[in-house]
Amino acid sequence: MPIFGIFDNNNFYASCEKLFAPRLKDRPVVVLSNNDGCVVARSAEAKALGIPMGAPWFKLQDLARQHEIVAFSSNYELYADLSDRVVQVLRLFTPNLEVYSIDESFLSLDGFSHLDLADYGRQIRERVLQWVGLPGCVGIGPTKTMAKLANHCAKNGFAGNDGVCNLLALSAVDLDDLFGRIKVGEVWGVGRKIDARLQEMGISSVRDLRDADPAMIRSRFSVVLERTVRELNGVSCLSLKEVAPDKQQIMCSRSFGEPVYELDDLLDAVATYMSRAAEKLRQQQGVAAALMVFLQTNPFKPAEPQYHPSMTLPLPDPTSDTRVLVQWGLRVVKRLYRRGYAYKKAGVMLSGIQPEGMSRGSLFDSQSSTDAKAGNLMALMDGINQKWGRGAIRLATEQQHHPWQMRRDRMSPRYTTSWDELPGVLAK
DNA sequence: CTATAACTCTCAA
DNA sequence: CTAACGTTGAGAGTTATAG
Repeated sequence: MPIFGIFDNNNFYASCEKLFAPRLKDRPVVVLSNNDGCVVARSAEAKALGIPMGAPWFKLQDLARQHEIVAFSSNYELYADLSDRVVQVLRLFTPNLEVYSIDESFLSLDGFSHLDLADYGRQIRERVLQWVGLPGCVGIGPTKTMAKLANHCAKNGFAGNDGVCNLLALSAVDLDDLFGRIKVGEVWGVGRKIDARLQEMGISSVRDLRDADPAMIRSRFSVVLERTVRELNGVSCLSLKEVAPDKQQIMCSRSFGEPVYELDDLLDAVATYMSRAAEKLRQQQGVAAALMVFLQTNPFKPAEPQYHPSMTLPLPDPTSDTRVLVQWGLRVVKRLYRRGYAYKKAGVMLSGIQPEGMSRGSLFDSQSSTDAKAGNLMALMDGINQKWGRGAIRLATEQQHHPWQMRRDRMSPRYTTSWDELPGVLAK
C-alpha cells in the first residue's frame, strides 16, 4: 500500500511577502490577483478579519483603512523562486516527489513506514521554515485524497497544533470520528456545485461521502467523484506524477488596466499575448495546429452592451513561429472586432499541440530549410529575452506603453532574482 | 449509426 | 483624482458533425 505525504505552504503568497518585510510580521497582509483585482492570498491576520478568498479589492477599502491592511500586487518571479527553494528542501526527504502547484508537493513515503511518519513530517516543516523561511503543513495518508484531507486537518487544528496530521496513525474509530466532523466540501474534487448536490442527498460530512455507494456516485455524478469515494476508503486511484506532461493547450489572457475601444490596442494586446504563448510552446519543443482568440467586454457591468466573441483557426502548417502565429492571431482579431464596445479582456489559446519535427514533411519538404532558419531566429529571441528579461527583444508590433496593460501598482521588489530591485543597491 | 470533433461544465491552485 | 471583480490547465461528459 502506498504512502502519500503532501507539503502545503501556509498562505503562500502572503508568507513570501512577509518574509521580506519583517515589520509586517503581525499585520494583515493580502496579495492581489493580476490587475490588482481580487484578493488571492491572505495572511492569518487578514483571514481573521473575515476577508474572503477572491474578494474584489476595491470593495475592501474601508476595512483596509480601518485595519491598515497591506496589499501587494502579485510578484510571480519572487514566488516562483521561493517555491523552487522549498522543492529543493523537500527533495532531501524523498526521491519521489510531484510538484503539484506553486505551493504544494506530493511526496512518496513508500518504504518509510518504519519511521514515525508524523515526526518525519515535523522535520520536513521545520527544515523548510529554517532554510527557506516559509511556514507549511504536512498531511499523510494512504491516498492522495486522504493526504490532502490530512493536510486540511493539520492546518485547521483538527489533530493537534504541530502542523502535521498522519491519518495512517489513527484507529478506525478515531478516523470515523474525524471524518464525521469535516464538511464534505473540504474534500479534494468537491467544489461548490457538487457540494450543493451532495447536501441535497444528505451527504454532508466526509464520512457520509466515504460510506456512499460508489456505483450510485458514478451514475449520479461521474467517474471522477467515484474515484474520490474509493480514495476516501483508502484505495489509491491517483498515482504520483513525477514528470509533468507537456501541455495540450497553452493560454495567455489578461484583463486590461482600463477599458479598450480601439482595434489598434486590441491588436497590440493580442500580439503580446500570442508572443508569450509561442514562447511557452517552444519551451516544450511543440508546434500548434490551431489557435483561438477571444475578446470580452466587462461582465460586471451588465448595463453596458456585452460582446464575448471568439474564433478558432486551424493552421495549415503546425508552427511555433511567433511571426506566423501573431499574423494569424491579428487577422482573427480584425474579424472579431466590432466598434463601440468597451473591451475589458482578451486572450489567445494554442491547441493541437504536437512535438516539433513530427509535423509534416520535414526532411524532403522544400520548406524545411526556411523552417530551420525561423527556428534559429526564435531560439535567438528566446535566449536574449531569457538573459536580459522578458521584452528585451520583441516584434515591432509589440510597442512599449499601453492603456491595456494591467495595473500592478503595489509590487514588492523581486528580492531574490533581480539585483537592481534590492533596496539599497541602487543607492550605492 | 459511429467515430470524432467541438463544446460545456466542473474543479483546482 | 476616479474606478476598480484572476489566470491557466485538465478531464469528463455531452452535443454536433462528418462520412
